[in-house]
Amino acid sequence: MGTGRKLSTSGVYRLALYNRYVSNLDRTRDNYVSSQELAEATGHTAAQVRKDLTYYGSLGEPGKGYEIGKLEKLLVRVFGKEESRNVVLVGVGNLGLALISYRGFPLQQFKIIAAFDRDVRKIGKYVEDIPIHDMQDLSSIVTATGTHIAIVCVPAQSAQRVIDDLVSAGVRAILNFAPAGTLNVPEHVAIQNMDMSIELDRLYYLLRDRGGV
Amino acid sequence: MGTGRKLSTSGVYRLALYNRYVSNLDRTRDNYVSSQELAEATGHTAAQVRKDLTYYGSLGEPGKGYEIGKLEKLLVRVFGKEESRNVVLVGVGNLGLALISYRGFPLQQFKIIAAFDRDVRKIGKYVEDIPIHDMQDLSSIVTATGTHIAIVCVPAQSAQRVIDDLVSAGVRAILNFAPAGTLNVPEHVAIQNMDMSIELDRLYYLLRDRGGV
DNA sequence: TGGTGTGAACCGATTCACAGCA
DNA sequence: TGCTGTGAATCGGTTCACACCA
Repeated sequence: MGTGRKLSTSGVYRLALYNRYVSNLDRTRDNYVSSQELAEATGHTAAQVRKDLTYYGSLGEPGKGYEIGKLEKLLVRVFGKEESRNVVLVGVGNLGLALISYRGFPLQQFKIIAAFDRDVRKIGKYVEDIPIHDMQDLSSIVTATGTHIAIVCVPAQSAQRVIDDLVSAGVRAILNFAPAGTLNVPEHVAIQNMDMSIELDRLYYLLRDRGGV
Repeated sequence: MGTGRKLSTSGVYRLALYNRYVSNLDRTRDNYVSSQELAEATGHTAAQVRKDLTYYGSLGEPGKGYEIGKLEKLLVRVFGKEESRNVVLVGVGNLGLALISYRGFPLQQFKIIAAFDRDVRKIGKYVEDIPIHDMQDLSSIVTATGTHIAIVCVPAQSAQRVIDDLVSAGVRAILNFAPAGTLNVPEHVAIQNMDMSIELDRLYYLLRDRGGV
């Protein structure tokens, strides 16, 4: 899959953005999108969009643009929307609860199939049809369901332990919400931190940098 | 402040990471940290750490490293921990509620001082001592409290409107949780998206890229 | 004419390698 | 000896500019 070249991190990010834009497109309109339109919609340049899209071979038509149907097909191939993508969530606190009922997921075709917690008062309960299991059962459930993606929203001090458990259970991609500095994962596991404190720090820095508080 | 040069986005990010590491450091230990130690703790290289730290003048001591006290002081200067940094939050749904009670904030010295929603059943209530106001009062409260940072967790379709309101109320930094493609803000306003769907897409991409689902 | 695909030029960030100081 | 500070080299991503095609 792909042309052999490697797509950069930011390239994947932009592709995901194009993906969202294209799938929200009004299908009663013209059948083509131009790199120009995609660029404006996602805040990049037209040249950038074209470069990104040619990583997967050239499907644009000179003078017309990209046929929406084809483009959608390409992006589905890249991001695999066709099958359902199972996710487990660890840590059913306030944040975990909020994520389980987050509107964004169903639309984007990810599916939280199970949640885990250590708190015996939560274990056995259901949240929006999602069962809360004992951490003990993590490995067996992950294996049985063939899940490879996990969302972690436990306190910082438990994060590394939970992540180790996930990794040994076979999870290979982790979306981490614990504000825990750097977490160790083996080479073959991908981790992405969603760290609000750090992002606020960055924003605050920009605020000052751009003139006064 | 600073040496005149401009620090890159990723530079600010790393600095925020050093900041967290240093402030969690056990103070009963040695009084110095080396670039090596900071590098290992945050997942970068020693040379990178040194480059970053010299953006703000050289305070390292050859043969010893960086004196922790001085380093802390520098980072406080950069990220302004000393004063309290007010934040308003818009959209008191599940996610908004979770963020209000999120453990990370108090530790990091950010303070949510007010929340806003359109739902009349929520307006007037309190969550963890934070009052929920009518959106109508956004501008006056933001102005009165001198707030410059906002967290947005409303549905995607309301996001642009809310952001416009925030901007005209005087907010200049926005942490956005709405999965809303590209949002328009004027030049002088900083925005940072926290988009779980997009991040999951990226992770899923990596998963496939690194060999099979 | 309008819009793609792409090599070449550019630019900025990271890494290297080493001089210099405690 | 150990570790910083930093110019120089390198690397990779973005932008430019234009040939080419519908």
